[in-house]
Amino acid sequence: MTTERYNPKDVEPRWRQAWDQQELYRTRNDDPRPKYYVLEMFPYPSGRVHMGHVRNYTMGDVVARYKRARGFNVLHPMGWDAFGLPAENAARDNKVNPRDWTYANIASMKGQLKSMGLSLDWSREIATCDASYYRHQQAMFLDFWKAGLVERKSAKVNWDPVDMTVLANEQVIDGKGWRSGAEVEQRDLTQWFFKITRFSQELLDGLDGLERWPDKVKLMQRNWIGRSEGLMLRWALTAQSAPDGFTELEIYTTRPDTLFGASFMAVAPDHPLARAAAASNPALADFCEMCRRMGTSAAEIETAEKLGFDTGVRAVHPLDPEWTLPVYVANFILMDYGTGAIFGCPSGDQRDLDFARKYALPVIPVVMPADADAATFAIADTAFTDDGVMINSRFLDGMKSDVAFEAVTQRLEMAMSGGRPVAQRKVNFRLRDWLISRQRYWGCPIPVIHCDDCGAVPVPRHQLPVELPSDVSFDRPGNPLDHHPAWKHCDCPQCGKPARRETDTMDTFVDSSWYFARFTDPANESAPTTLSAVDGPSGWLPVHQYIGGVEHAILHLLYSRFFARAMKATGHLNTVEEPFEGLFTQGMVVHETYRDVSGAFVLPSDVRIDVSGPNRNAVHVETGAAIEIGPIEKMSKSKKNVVDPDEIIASYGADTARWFVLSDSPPDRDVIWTEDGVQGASRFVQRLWRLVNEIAVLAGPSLEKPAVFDEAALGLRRVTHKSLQSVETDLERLAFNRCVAHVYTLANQISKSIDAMTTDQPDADMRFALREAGQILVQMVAPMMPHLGEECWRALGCEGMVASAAWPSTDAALLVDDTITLPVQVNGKKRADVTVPADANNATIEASVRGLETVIRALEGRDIRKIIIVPRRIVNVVG
RNA sequence: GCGGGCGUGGCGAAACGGUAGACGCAGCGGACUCAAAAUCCGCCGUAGCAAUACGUGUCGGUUCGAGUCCGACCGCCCGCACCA
Repeated sequence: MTTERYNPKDVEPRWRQAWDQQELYRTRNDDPRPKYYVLEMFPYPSGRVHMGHVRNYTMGDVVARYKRARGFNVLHPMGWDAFGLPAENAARDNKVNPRDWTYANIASMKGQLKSMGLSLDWSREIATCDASYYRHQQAMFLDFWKAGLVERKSAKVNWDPVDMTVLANEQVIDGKGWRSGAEVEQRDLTQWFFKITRFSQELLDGLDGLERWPDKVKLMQRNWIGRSEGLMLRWALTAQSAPDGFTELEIYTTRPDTLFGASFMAVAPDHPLARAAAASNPALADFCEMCRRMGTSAAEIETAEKLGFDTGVRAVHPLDPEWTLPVYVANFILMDYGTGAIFGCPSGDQRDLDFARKYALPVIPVVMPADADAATFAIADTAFTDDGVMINSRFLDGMKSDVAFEAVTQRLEMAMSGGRPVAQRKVNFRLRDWLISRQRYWGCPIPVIHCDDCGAVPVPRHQLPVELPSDVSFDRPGNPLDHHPAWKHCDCPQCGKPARRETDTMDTFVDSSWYFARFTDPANESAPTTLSAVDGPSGWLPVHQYIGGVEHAILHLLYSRFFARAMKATGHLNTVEEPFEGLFTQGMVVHETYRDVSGAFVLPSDVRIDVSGPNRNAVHVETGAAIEIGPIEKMSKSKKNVVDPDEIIASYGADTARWFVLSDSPPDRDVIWTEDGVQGASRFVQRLWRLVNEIAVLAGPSLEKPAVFDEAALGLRRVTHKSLQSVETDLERLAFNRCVAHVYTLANQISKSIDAMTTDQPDADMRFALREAGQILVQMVAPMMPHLGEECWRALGCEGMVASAAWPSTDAALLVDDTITLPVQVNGKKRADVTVPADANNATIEASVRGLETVIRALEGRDIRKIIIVPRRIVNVVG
């Protein structure tokens, strides 16, 4: 029998058209079946789909197709995270309009995604740069503002004085703007913030309920939120040393137990006390200015020396009025954590110790390990930061750290000064409010008008959206909105006087913080969400399975959790606070790197690998020049180790690409793209096609289930149903690599069963078993390789399309064998096998084990002390 | 520095505390072919003719039994990073 080669170029477009014609993936909100919402993180429309997208969207598509087969009403939408800087860069560099550039990219990427055969509901497509989307974002901004969740306040930011824009930390290299090369300044600017810190505790507590999130991501968010319990503590300043208007200094500490080890106070360069002291002290003012200029890059902060300057101000120890300590300005104190001021305990904090050694301040050990000797315990170069036993601490001596914490805290809470307690317990968070202002053009305009009389005024609802002007030029540095007079100047909505629009746009992370909610009813023109569709009994949220890269572990995933709470508070969600019930973070696609003799990177498509035995040698396809094979790294344009999905789909078909990215590597780990691997995947596509056609001929049309099956047919049926069950389990766990293995196992078994047949016209029981195996094999494959699935489904003569077929059910009777073979261990080492009926009791098993020749030999004459039988697993003879 | 994860054949990997290496890739041998490709069959942790012994980074522990649990160490990866 000959079967034509499977040709994905013909087959794949045909089935995509058939799915489209039947609107198979169009989701209705009023469908009565149980809902399942699967979502992959939407892409930035950079212009080209890359292999990371292929892997991400294939995984989501497998889940969507599987859940559809299991009878769910599945929502699987796609959209575009379409605002952002690359569009502005392209506009400036290529003289194109950011909008035109973005929509052209969307069009080409949409075509690429469609060629992958994803079961997406394109009727719900949204682009965040579309006014039909961001008008609702502007409305929600105003709602958040009204609800007290928005604040305009001064913040310290990286300012590039040449490009005249704020820079993100990672865009500051060696203290200079990455593009202009200008020295970056720390500037206080008035900016818009979302008050995410309002929900610090809730965002922390909510993590406990996220059972289907990776622990790693939850941990990263916990650390980011950074809760700490401590004490706000007021220190009096001596009257003769304090600047005018200052009588005390309030600090935050998590270690009040170490208070008797204090040897100095330190405040941030921008602390009000530092500014006041600097006013009459030019040298101090210079020092503070120098601190402000300090680099903001991670490397600089890490290596920066601890520097301080004695203000001359003296503070009084709260537990000893006779004890005064110097107040320094220090470069390592952060103004925006705690109160921007600390007490330094050198023996218990490494930074304080470094500082004390530099400025010859006392180092008093106050905590020592429980087994140390108080008489000899001393601090050298390393502070003792653990809990332990108190020493040199008066009434605390001998207490453990936590007991001392309570003792000091209670005493200080009782102590009064100026009619108020000296100390108060305080929970502090590391989390900062979310700065959303960007001095960029290609973003969602902040819907605010500034009036000299009325201040910041919301744009009236009926004037929304505040649309971006399209006639902008990027000839001048800075924000084009800022020098677009017709757009910028307007009248105050309150008093009618001439006023100015806010020219900052929103951080693009705002756009992606609620798109998953918009997908539930993207056509609603009057409101961001439709309450009957967005969540609650008849709604979609939370997203049941969210899939994306781990790089968003904090940013996007934390912002979205904030947004859900803020949307609930402003009536845009009914009940949901956690937007993503299940989260899966997939690994990257990595590839070997290639360099020519000059060290320049070379594309994989320009390299040919010659294999001789264990050696692999690479040469340039055209020139034949030697190529050096480098380390395997994340696919990136700069290293040129990229493989274009379009080329793979053109030469092998989408199914091969999909099958490959699901195979071998666990989905949360990196997958190595290799030409061999792709060819292996492609070979399996062809093999499956041949196998299915063979089955179709041998099995014939479907027939009634025979009453009895011979051993061969029964064996095939057992493997079929066991494979099906394994695939179900592993699909639920998103263990796609294991699903692939189960598919191979079943395909191998079918081939073996066919090889073992003695006739081309098998009996009814084998025909039934073959057809059953073939159909189940195709249904197992179809979520992963949907085009091939359809073609095979038709080759088997099945009704309709496999994409709309119900998932087959397993026959429980076939999942257990009649007889089982148990390994027999003697003292933990495997010595034999024993085959017994599946329902054999322990006595029967013991009896057969005792008689085994190999067991007796392995015992070497010892008596059997006991026999451990783990049901259906193993027998261990202890002798 | 703090926090977390991971170390299994030539490679990607499997393995409710229960037969280590399923499944795939590469490789080797064979069949078919004038030949090649494709396909099919077989082998494929190490040593050994074999029986067998040894093998999951290292060292210890718990257990009838450890890749899996506990402790220490070595190595790699990731996240945060002057957070008081």
